[in-house]
Amino acid sequence: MTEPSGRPERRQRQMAARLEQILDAAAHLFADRGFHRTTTKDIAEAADVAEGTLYNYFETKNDLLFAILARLSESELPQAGLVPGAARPAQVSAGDARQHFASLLDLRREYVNENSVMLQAILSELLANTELRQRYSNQLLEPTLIGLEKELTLRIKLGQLYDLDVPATARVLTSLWIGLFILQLLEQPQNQPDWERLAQATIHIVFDGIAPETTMPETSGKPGQ
Amino acid sequence: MTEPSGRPERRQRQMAARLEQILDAAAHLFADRGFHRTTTKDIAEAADVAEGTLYNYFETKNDLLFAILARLSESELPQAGLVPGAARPAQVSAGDARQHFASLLDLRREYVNENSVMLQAILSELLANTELRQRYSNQLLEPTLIGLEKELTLRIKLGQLYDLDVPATARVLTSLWIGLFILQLLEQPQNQPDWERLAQATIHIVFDGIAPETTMPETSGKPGQ
Amino acid sequence: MTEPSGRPERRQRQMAARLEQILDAAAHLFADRGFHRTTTKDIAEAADVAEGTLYNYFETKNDLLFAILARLSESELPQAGLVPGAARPAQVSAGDARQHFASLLDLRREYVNENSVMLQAILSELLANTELRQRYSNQLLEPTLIGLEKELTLRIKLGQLYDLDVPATARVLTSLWIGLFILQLLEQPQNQPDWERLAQATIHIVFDGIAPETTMPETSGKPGQ
Amino acid sequence: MTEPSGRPERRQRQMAARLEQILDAAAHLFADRGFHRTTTKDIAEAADVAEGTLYNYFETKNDLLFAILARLSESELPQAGLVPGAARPAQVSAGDARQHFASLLDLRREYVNENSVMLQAILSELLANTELRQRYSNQLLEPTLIGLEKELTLRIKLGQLYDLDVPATARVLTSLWIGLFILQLLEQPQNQPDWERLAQATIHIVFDGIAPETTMPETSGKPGQ
DNA sequence: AATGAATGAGGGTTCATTCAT
DNA sequence: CATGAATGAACCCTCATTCAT
Repeated sequence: MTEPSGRPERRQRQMAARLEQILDAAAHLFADRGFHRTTTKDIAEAADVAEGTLYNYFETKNDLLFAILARLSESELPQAGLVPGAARPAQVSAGDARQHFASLLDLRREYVNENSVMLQAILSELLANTELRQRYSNQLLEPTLIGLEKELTLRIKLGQLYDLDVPATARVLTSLWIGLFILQLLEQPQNQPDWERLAQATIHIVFDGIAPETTMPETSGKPGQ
Repeated sequence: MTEPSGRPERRQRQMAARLEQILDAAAHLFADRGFHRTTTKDIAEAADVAEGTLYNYFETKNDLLFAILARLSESELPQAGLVPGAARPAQVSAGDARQHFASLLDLRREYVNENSVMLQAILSELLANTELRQRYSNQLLEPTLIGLEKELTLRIKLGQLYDLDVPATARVLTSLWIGLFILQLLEQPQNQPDWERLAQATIHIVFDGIAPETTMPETSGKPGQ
Repeated sequence: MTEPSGRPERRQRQMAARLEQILDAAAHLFADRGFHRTTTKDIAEAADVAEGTLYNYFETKNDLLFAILARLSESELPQAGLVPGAARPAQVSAGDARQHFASLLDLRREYVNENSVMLQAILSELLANTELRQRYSNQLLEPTLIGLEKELTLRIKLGQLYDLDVPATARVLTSLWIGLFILQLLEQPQNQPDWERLAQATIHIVFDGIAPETTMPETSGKPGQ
Repeated sequence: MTEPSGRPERRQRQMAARLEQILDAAAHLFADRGFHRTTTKDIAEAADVAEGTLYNYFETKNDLLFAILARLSESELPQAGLVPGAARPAQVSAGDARQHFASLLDLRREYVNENSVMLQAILSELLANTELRQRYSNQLLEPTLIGLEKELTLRIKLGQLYDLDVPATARVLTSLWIGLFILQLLEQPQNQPDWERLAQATIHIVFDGIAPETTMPETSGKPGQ
């Protein structure tokens, strides 16, 4: 009864903000202790609302998880395209392939950094929850895979890449993304090489492989560690 | 003359079998619906024992999870060595590197296949459970990483590999394993290329990279699939 | 401007009432069948609330017991002082000692009557539960003992009592209280003399002893403390 | 099948010993942590037998408690008579009353000391368990009360005691015993006066009362029952 | 008679959800 | 729409008792 019920905009903005608040709080808690160990009470407290309020925004605790996942799907990467370069094929050049891949790696890295909380929250549950997996995992994977496949196809056509098995390669590369992300979560931070070195090693592998081009004489410089 | 020191053989065997029974049942259920959605009642029913019986074998439900992880750690791969070839350096030759890597991939694949239920059961919880992660994740990762690092170092010395950043590379390769495993869990089976193609693509990437060797004129032959 | 700082009065009153409800129900059940034979379900039913509601008021079933004990400690007797007469020493006279003791006995009797349910509930657990005993038994005993000691000291100074061993006597008298209470709990009601007779006999013993004074002159040394 | 089944005596002795073992273990544990907090497993371990063995000796855990109580009833005091002096009335003399009471107090003290573990174990349960109370409490109280009543009656006849209300007085005195016992259990040991002082104070109260005989010559009518 | 693993009913407690305010 | 106490199903675990060995 503060307002004479007019000004619905403010309300709407308030509610939108509140929703963000809740999603953020939930994502952080989920990432920190997992979905099941997080109680609605925890979430309410972290979001500074009453427990009942959660249920004005989400039907169930599960829906909260779905909303987090949905938000991830809407997030930068998929839209912007996993492969921004693809939009500007003109610029593509031989030298670019490597550089492009590098910047792509950083792009992903950025995305992951920004969303790591959400990703971690979701990933665990995706692995554990068959139903969730069936319903949603492709929403996360498909854009990446399809984008990557397109990109690969294009560059193959341009002669920048071997004529490789596109679907398989896309998956191998995606596995690399995923694996790098998970490894960073799993390994004790003090044991991890910093990201720069990982990125270098990744690029080196993906482009040069790990073995001297034996097959051929290979003079190529070796990237010392 | 303290005691005959051993309880009846039969009993012991029965109990060992029962323990397997329980671990298997639990692992399957954990993999299927996740740790938290699996109740002790579920496990007992699946293992065909009374609920109380579980607690003759494990102190808590959590310990059951730990036991699964422990069993994974004792499982083939780490012991046999991640890198069987390392034991026979004599045989190592240039051509071997690639072949060796391939068989190593298959070895891992086998390991993963045999333990996929357990791995899946654990992995989700590792991501969600900080405590579990701190206590145990290294038990799974370290052997792999260390073995791989040794292997890489050796082969570098033999001139089979570039002089690459060993720790970083070991992690990138491990990320690949992990990523491939997870991707297979996440993607709908019908969308997945079969394993053979994935393995090929992986080897191709790791050894040849995806770009023609060149860094230079696009001329190089493409290793078509 | 932090908060209006108070939740609706009504709510608060309701909750306070509910808390009483629960405490009373629990005390009765504890007294009737003992702490351990009373289930939280029993308590909830007797208090006409859901089982979960108990846990909005008490962290554990044990805390319920502690709360009962705490309430006993806050109850009339200790505060009002075990020895109301002590406040009015002026009135104290020789004849008063006996009369005072009698009214004191009745006072205690009243207290015990009003709290017998709680006392019984607690006492059994005090005997059985070392931890509870260490934490709380003195809260019940000390006030009684100290009050009694003060009273005795005072009256000795006034020449109303022998120069007796104050701490020991205080304990003997307190033992009498306790013993009378317990005996009434233990003995079949139909076998018990009514309270009036017990009180009379008590007073008689405490003041006159059971033997005619006879035997000897008072020469018998008084056991100073 | 060691023995040809002859020599049942040894067996019997063994079993009797085992039974003692179990009763002792149980009583100690009950006294230490209470009946309900003691598990059959605890008892078995303490008695150094298997859990199942308990059930060859007692039908239920409750029966174990009953057996402890039964053993208490058979114990010295009741048999020897609460009032050994009563058997030798010849010796009774005026001076003896006091002395006799003193030795009686010590007798009880001894009894309590020897059985305190059992008594504590039982008492708590007697207070908590209505059924147990109804079935057995009189087994403990009655002998004491009846013996005491007889004693009092006798000594009254002998003119050693006032013509007091025998049943009431018997109960008051018994309350004293009980109270002293319980107080010693409840109060922190370091706060307790030693037993000698308590005994002195008790005798003093019971015989001389706490007030100087002031009030008067013995003319005061004796409060007959 | 002794053993100790198996049993499963029942316990205390948690927590997603509801609903009166 | 916000609140937070109330709810009760469901959980993990305990433990007295049974029974095959």
